[in-house]
Amino acid sequence: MTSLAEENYLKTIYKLQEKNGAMVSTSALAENLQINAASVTDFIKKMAAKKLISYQKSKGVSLTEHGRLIALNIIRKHRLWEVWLVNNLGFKWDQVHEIAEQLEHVISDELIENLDKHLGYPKADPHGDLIPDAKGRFIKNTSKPLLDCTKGDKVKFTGVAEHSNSFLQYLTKSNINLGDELLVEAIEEFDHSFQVKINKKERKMLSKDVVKNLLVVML
Amino acid sequence: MTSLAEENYLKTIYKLQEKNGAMVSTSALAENLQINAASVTDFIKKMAAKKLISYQKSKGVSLTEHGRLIALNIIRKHRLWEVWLVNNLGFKWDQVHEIAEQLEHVISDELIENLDKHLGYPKADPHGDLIPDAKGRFIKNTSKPLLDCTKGDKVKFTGVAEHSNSFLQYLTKSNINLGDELLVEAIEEFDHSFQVKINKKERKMLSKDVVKNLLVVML
DNA sequence: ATACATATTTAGGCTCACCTAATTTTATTT
DNA sequence: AAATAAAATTAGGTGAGCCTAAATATGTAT
Repeated sequence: MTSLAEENYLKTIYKLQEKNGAMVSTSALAENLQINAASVTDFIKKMAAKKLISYQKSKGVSLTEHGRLIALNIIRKHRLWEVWLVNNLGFKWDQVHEIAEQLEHVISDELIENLDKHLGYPKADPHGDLIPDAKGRFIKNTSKPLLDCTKGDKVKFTGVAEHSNSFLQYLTKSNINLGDELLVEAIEEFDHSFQVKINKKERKMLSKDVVKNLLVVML
Repeated sequence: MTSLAEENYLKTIYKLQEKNGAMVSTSALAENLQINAASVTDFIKKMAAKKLISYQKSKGVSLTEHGRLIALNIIRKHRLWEVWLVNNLGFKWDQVHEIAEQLEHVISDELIENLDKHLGYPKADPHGDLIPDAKGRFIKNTSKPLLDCTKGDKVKFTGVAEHSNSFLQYLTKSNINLGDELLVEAIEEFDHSFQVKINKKERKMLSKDVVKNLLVVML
């Protein structure tokens, strides 16, 4: 019913809408999909005709409810596969994205339900991103950037706001892992760097660029 | 490098070559791929130009060594995924083919190696079909159709020569499963039906059509 | 060997998802 | 408000992988 290309457009529109608000521009889509803007204009017209998105000429696109549900289903599949790759196949969190990008397009509701069950109905993927249920619903998310914390706060590291391999690998080699307890011991006013104690043991300095991309929940 | 269409052609040519000998006709390919014969002629010319197959005009095609290795790699992936679907996800042997047809095209050598390891390096898929290793090599296969056995033979049921859902479901509802021990108690000369004892317990009559499609090894 | 049937190929055409180049629209600067 | 820059669209075109209809080659029966 929905082609590979359509699925990728829907997923990308969803992500850009999450990040930047309601309307997604042709150029943002072109940039993110690595496709020429003229091709994007062409394609979104067809998707609008299929009621997957609504399109206002020269203004941009947004998902219809129908399109949003398809996008969420792809995201659900992507994240479930990532859990499997890390928990069952021994991959690291910086190695799973590309493989999940392929697996997410496999079509079988039964497969996904069985996979979900097999994994124990996980609530989040290996990067802490929440996994929507089969109807596209998320559990409530109470996390916020570590940057928004203040001195003395004790928190749990639950996710990342930046998914680049370089950031993930920085965390891994700094021995900072999902689930770790972080205690904010000091904040340097000048550069917003944080001194944190990790799991009541190691003490580390984290730059502003790092703390703004660490998502945490209060303990 | 190799497209989805090319992978499907290679896989189909491999299977037809296994079944019917060296040369595969345009019409056999068209029939099996559910594609018009004219389209097949077109496509095999391009594949021949890429040295995936050798093509003799109006005579048919056969795999080159290069094409054979790609075909075997796809078959390897297909069968490993089938093992996973049955052993880990709870699918039945008649439910996995279509899903594996999609999963077999996912590209990641590391994924397949990790999957193979995760499954414990299985030698056969849920239908008893042997799984080639990463270099396209099979272990030696000593199985033969039950039809070729004689009265008094004691054998193990190790695979099927016919993969249709109706046959698989017939076996399931007759409670005949891979690994079962079969003892040939009698063979009816008139219709070649077999009377067998299954796992030293149940006694069953099996028609010629059934016994020719049950693959067994001598015990 | 000829006629007929079947298999295969050739020729021309289509859709999907992309492209470049040119044009038009929108936003920004002066 | 006019000039300029940036973004979006239109127009025309491409390759992959399919199609139908017509032509040709191969195999079979008489």
